Amino acid sequence: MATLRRYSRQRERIYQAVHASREHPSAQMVYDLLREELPRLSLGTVYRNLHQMAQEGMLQELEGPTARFDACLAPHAHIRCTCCGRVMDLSALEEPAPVRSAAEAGWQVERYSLMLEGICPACAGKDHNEF
Amino acid sequence: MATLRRYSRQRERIYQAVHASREHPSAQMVYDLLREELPRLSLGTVYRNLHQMAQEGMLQELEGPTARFDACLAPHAHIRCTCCGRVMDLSALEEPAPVRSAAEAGWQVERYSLMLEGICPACAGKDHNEF
DNA sequence: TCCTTAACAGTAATGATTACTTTTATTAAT
DNA sequence: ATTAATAAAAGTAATCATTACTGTTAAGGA
Repeated sequence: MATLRRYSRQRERIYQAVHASREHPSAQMVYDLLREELPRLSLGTVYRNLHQMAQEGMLQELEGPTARFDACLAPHAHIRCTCCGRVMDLSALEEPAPVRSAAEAGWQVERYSLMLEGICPACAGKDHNEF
Repeated sequence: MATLRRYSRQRERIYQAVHASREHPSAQMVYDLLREELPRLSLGTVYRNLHQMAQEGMLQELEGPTARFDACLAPHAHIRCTCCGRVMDLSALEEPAPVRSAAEAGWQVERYSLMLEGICPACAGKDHNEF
């Protein structure tokens, strides 16, 4: 009987790509990063593995128009630039109050995300997009 | 010269539908709610108006796989049931710390959302989905 | 009334994501 | 080593939410 193969080559590299990147990459970004090294990699494989790993708690998945992934599991917030799309980390040491109040109201809180939106210093610098 | 018609009949009813609902409706839900009353309403019109109103600050748009809208502008958090999809409010009186720290780092914070996920009391009761 | 134009309906197109079908490749037992 | 069993992959098709596009409608001012 075949045993679970937890770590296929592709899965391993997909995880490493997210872990190595500070960009909070999307599935497409991971795919693009790995195409050269793994020419036979398929986008579906990237999606499948990212979601599996998110479900297993190895990665966290960030909300937004397109999903982004983060290998850093320590609780922290994120901010996305509405101008260039960049996603950055913000430290968040203490748990927001609503997490506790949801639990007290009988919810089984599985995860939470604090996502900010705004204009990053770089984009604010070049005062407004010139396209 | 024609003046801005800020409040067309459709736009008016779309706003009211969101305002009247406690469901944090999606565009599709608003469309379904209004079809009977406005048989010629188009889904594109619903999307367009919801986004316009969100941009004008009349509504807030919630993150997630499909966008949900909320006419309550007071700062508060949301929790979505991973089982039934229901979205509920959570009060959040104080601003989370990362909002200030992003501003201090030079971001122009436009908005933020605290979104929780978990299993709602009702779903937890009927221990696990029977489909 | 006639002109201008915002907003509309209807539909086509896009983009992210998921599902499906076939192939590959790893493991375990023979 | 060969084979059988199966998890994971590739490749592709389908779905779903959303956006864009192309006329059409209709309200307000001249």
